[in-house]
Amino acid sequence: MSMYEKLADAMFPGIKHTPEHFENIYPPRQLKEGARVTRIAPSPTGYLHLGVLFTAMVNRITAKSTGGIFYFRLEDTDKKREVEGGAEDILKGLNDFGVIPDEGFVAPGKTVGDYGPYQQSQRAEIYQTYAKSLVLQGLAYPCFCSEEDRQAARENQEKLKVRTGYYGEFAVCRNLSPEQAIEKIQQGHPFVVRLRSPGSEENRIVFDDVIKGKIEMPENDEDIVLLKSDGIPTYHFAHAVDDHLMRTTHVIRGDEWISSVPKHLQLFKVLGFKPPKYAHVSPIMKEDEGGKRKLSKRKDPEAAVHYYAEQGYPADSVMEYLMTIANSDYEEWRRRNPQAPRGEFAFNLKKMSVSGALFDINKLNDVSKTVIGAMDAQTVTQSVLNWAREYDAEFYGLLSRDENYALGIFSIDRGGDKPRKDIAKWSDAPAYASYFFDETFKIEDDLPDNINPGDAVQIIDEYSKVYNPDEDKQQWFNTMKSVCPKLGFCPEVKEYKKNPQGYKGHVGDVSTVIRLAVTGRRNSPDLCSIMKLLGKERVLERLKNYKRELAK
RNA sequence: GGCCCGAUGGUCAAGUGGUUAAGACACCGCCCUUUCACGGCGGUAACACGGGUUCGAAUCCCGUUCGGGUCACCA
Repeated sequence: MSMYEKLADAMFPGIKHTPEHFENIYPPRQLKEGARVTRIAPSPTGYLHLGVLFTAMVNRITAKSTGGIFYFRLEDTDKKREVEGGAEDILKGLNDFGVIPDEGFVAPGKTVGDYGPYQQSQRAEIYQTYAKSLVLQGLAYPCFCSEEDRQAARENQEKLKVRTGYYGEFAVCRNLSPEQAIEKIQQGHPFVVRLRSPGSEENRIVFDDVIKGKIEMPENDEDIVLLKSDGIPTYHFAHAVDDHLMRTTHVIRGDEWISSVPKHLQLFKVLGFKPPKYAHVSPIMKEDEGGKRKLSKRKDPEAAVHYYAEQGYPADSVMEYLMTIANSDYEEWRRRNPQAPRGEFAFNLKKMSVSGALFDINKLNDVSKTVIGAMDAQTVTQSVLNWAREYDAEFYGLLSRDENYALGIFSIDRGGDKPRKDIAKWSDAPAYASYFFDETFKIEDDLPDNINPGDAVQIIDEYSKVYNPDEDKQQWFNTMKSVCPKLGFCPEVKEYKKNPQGYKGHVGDVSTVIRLAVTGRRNSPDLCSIMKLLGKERVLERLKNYKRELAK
């Protein structure tokens, strides 16, 4: 038995398999030519972040548009940072936005696929098997340095003004003989497993990032940690082993990983794996005191996807917005194909932006208004109801009192070819609909300057006499016009404009007074519909009350 | 500080040696219109700076500045 074999046995007493065993269990996928296998691999350290949703969406559409597989893997190797229920939150979040994996964890409590386990904490044996094979080849070794040792080395390197890190002459444990190492292990010293890096800083490596293009960097020469002292892998090692065994073709991830690509490529090489294609996605940024920075979980409420649910942005709106960030020609395509499912868009990784986009709430609002504008009244009503039940108890109480009435509110001016676009999110609804409920109705606007209170009182008096709630829209408007002449207002706007001196105002001013009395605002959707919905009693009551107020 | 990436209107962005430098959001004006919204038309507004290369540079090269990322037994 060679010394390396003895060392490997001492380091991994429980490992019986060889890498071939796992190669056989997880054979290459039988997919058609060009099909891409992608994944989202979050760690359960908190709620779903907008950036993770974005990356997941890009991964999914990349896989789906090529007839490939998009899977979900849980990177739960850091128990210190792990958050209770974090994995379920992330999965639920992805599901809410329709970014549903084909494989791995597809929903809370549901796993599918033949390449599992899809949870790194359950793959210890696999990682250790590969680590062991590296030790056997002399490509990895145990390191017994304590935190203090490394801290001291670091300070020394800083004093020497050389690069910090565990490499070359500073990689002290790399020079331990197998005998020495075995002895330490037998004495019970804890150790990590490090790569014996075959690289040199002198060498340059070049790789072609699908999004960023050609990138050139120094080769990795650090003896990076493969397995932590608890036998659990670091991100780097787990990435290499998992993405190989799960047969990932395209690793699409945040661009904070770019600087570790030399480590990853080296790992794939020493392990004898074919490396995947890399695509590094720029982060979504946030304006901050004139500069920009990555959207931050801590500082920015809009970083957490539950923010959008609370605000009442439809999931579809968020996805549409994210698509416009992902591929800028998406908007044009969407305008030409208003009904088409997103998956039909010819998404292209190469068209993604190289630098990070600033999160633009204006744009989200605009996109969302269009999304909501295309919904029918039932959908809007149900969505508002669902939102309010969760986030606005008072409004929910009013709205749910009579669901037909609620449907009436959101039916006004909806469904035609000129959709209203004044709601960007469900939380806009309470203010939008406030005057439909006596509890929240109030006079919000003043009379326009060109109408004096005396005239307004007369308008109300005259209109109250002829008001008929059964009239259709055309009749209603004719009635409105009919009160104009005797009050000195012009029934036709065009005529008024020809001779503004001849009148106190036009029919628009007359209806503004009625509108103010009935809705409390100078602006509203179709008044005739509003009055019908409110009903005769309430309209007359409001006319009377407003008149009394004007008299003051 | 080392290494890497980037820089076109307020924002997102087309653009790859010759363009009147697209388009979208936001903003402003006009039209349509009983108000608003919708829609239509128009407008303000940009190639970070300095050197090259070239007949010609937003585009290629170098430098500067500024921004971002990364340098863990975190991912």
